[in-house]
Amino acid sequence: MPSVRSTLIRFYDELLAEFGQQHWWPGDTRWEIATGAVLTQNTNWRNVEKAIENLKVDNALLPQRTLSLSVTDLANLIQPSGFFNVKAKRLRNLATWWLVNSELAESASSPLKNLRADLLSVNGVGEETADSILLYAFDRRSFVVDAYTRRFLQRHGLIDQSWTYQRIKSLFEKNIPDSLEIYKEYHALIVILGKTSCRTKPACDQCPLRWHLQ
DNA sequence: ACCCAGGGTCATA
DNA sequence: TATGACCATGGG
Repeated sequence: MPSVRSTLIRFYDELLAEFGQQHWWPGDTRWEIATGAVLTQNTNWRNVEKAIENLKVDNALLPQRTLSLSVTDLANLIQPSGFFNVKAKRLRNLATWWLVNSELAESASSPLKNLRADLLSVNGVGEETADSILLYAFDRRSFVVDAYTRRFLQRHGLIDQSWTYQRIKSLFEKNIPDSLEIYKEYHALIVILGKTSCRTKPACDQCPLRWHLQ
């Protein structure tokens, strides 16, 4: 029986061969990436793109501007992303954190553990959002676990529903190479796989990694 | 008409 | 700790 480690690495290789490099996260600045991480909470990325475009057109894609806008104005701009009232507040909270902590977060000497705990203290930033920001905005090796990741591992019998976020995160971090590139690509590839509809319906035996099988 | 999407918080038991 | 309600849009 192959080890979990070799299995996770094989999955990575197969995903990469199937979909190619994703070069995540889409976004030109750290703040744009962080904003996207909040806006995409339980939301289709297409809707997030519309909201981000609105922010860009209004020159509002900056933490300072996020704070200078009223919550209702901000909510109007991000309206297409859904949950706009709560997300407007969450973006404010994150922007407040950002102005104080983002420089520290950029410096490689600040401990990841502290940074993560710090981000998690922001209301509206949960584990996945925090890890997405750490990994893709600040280039920290903090593996991101999302609903697709759970489904993926469950479908291959590596975990069950009882596994916590932290446990799944650790499973990856203990078993894949200590490579920022691989952390970024692995999560991106899992999401792309999750979003990919089956090309071979209804037969479905050509699915990448048997994703769409039962 | 229904279901889901790159979650998170809060109230309740 | 564990469930459930709630947040809300747009595409399938």
